[in-house]
Amino acid sequence: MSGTTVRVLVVDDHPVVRSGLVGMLAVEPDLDVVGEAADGQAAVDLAARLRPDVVLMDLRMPVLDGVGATAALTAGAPGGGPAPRVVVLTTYDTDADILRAVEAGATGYLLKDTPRDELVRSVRAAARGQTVLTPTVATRLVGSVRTSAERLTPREAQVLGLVAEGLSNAEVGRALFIGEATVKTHLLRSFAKLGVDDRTGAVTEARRRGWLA
Amino acid sequence: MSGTTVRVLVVDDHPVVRSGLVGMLAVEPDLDVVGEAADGQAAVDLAARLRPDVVLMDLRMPVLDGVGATAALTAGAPGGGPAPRVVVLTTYDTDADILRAVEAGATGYLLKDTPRDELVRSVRAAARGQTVLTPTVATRLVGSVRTSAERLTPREAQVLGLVAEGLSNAEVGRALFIGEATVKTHLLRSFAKLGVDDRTGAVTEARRRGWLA
DNA sequence: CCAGGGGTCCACCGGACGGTGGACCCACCG
DNA sequence: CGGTGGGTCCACCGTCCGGTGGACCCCTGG
Repeated sequence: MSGTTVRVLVVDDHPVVRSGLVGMLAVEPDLDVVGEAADGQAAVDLAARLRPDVVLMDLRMPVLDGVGATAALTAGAPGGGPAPRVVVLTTYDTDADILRAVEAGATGYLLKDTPRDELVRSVRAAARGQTVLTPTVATRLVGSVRTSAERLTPREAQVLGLVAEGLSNAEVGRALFIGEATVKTHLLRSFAKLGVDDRTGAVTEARRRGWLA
Repeated sequence: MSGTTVRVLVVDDHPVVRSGLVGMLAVEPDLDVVGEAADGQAAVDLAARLRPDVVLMDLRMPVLDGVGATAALTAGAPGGGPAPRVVVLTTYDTDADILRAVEAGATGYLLKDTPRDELVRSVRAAARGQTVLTPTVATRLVGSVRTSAERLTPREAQVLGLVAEGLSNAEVGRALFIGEATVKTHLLRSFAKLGVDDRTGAVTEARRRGWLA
């Protein structure tokens, strides 16, 4: 990082949120907002030019979402040089968002209801390479690690996804070129992993955990 | 309203969003942000004291949500006087949110991805009593009016809600003190109204339309 | 090598669900 | 007053789903 000031890039598709973040950070003398982007692709392009120390990134964005952009940024800058620290800043705290962001290489995960001073402190901490997590997120993260063996297999997720669309077992079978009995087996295994005992409960629970589109 | 300046109250539980809105509006000479609130109850209390012309209101908030606060505000100030115009400003654009907000008396409905200048114009228009709707919202609104005959009855919504929780027909029947056969009838009528033919599809479709919690 | 585990696949029952038909009550209206 | 319509309720079938048991394949490690 350049001297003692932290170079920050703000990425969010909502103008209101960008304005709020810039306003909150700009008054801090040691924080310097060097740019803004409205989608993930623009963020990656801008980061390559501006070389920020910290990227504040929303997850739900058009063109390229926050997870993809985070992965691209933490993979390393194309011209060499240090990769920026990515702090995810989102409204939601579902398991899937957290896991996907952390897997993509995010240094921090904050919710948008974070108060101003905590946000500022988090940006400074992230610049030093420290991991920053809101308590809610930390709890969910350890919870998901604890039950990590309970993830759905690709096939199970695929079947459950079609069931969520309202397809019957026979229809799912025809769609995937497998027998109806097989569809039922995948669903049963999904039920066990989700802790429910019927298809409707499975869909709502999977949706709650963010395992479904 | 007092002279030519518009008095605005900003209501959102996210500090970032409040900061962004204040920053966007404060630079306009004819707009005066007279206060901020972090939940619906605080908004109602503050509005009674500050007498704003326009209230920019989020929907998802603790204590008292945006719909309740909107209803309280548009019902009229306790000391008499004109009720403020409420402009709902939210992330989501589901039918239920729109309908509930409009029914509660909202003058406008904007999404948080609204660009800055459109937001400013909307606040001025709302102060004059004009209705402001984003195109997406307007489309959904006429769509929901068009299919207004297709709304679920209270009992049907109640049954479908329990089914969404994963309850079986028999369990729903016991919970509501009705026979299992009756539960099925309510579900079948729901299926017809939603254009689906099984419980899982009904739950996802109802959720998509915002007819479910 | 083969033993073990995870993932995917399938056949067979009992109970639950989707569908039809009809009853009752109440509000509205000619 | 009787008729009409909507909302809620229920009984009876045929079908589909939830549950058990077991097969196969691939990969990994002893």
